[in-house]
Amino acid sequence: MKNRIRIERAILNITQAELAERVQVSRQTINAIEAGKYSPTLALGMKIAAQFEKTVNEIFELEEED
Amino acid sequence: MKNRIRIERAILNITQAELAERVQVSRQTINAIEAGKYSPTLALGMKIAAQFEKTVNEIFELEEED
DNA sequence: ATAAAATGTAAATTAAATTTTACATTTATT
DNA sequence: AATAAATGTAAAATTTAATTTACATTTTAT
Repeated sequence: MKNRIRIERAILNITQAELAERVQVSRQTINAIEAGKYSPTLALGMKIAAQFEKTVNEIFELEEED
Repeated sequence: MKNRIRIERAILNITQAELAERVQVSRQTINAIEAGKYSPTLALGMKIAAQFEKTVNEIFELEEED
């Protein structure tokens, strides 16, 4: 699962910790998702996309292994 | 988490079992997600939306409790 | 160059998604 | 009306997401 979280965070100029707080998860969870370590739940993915005022499909992209 | 899976299945005229097979999960998983019992992983949500040739945000909608 | 902030990571635990098996109920077909 | 197909559901087991704590490394600010 590829994603544009790092880029969108840079645009908003917020840290992983700040994003984590906004979507109510731990900083490590944001770090892991941003690094593509696993697929978040759909609810979390939608909340993250909403923070960036983008759709899920604009932020996340499926890969073969998913 | 609300969703339009039932409607989109009707449009495609496919069963829960058929959808399950297409996205490689069990029929019970599709049944539970369609009934809104829990939030699927983002990867699964994206695969389901892709089957209907729609974006995730067109198929799923966040609710307060999510 | 130093200190502070941010990010990366890892192990152990908890919470939640998904599978499997199995059966009951509802809906469609003949 | 009878049969088959589809859907609903439930418990137990497994897998995966997410938390917590803790520390190491990298980046940014002074």
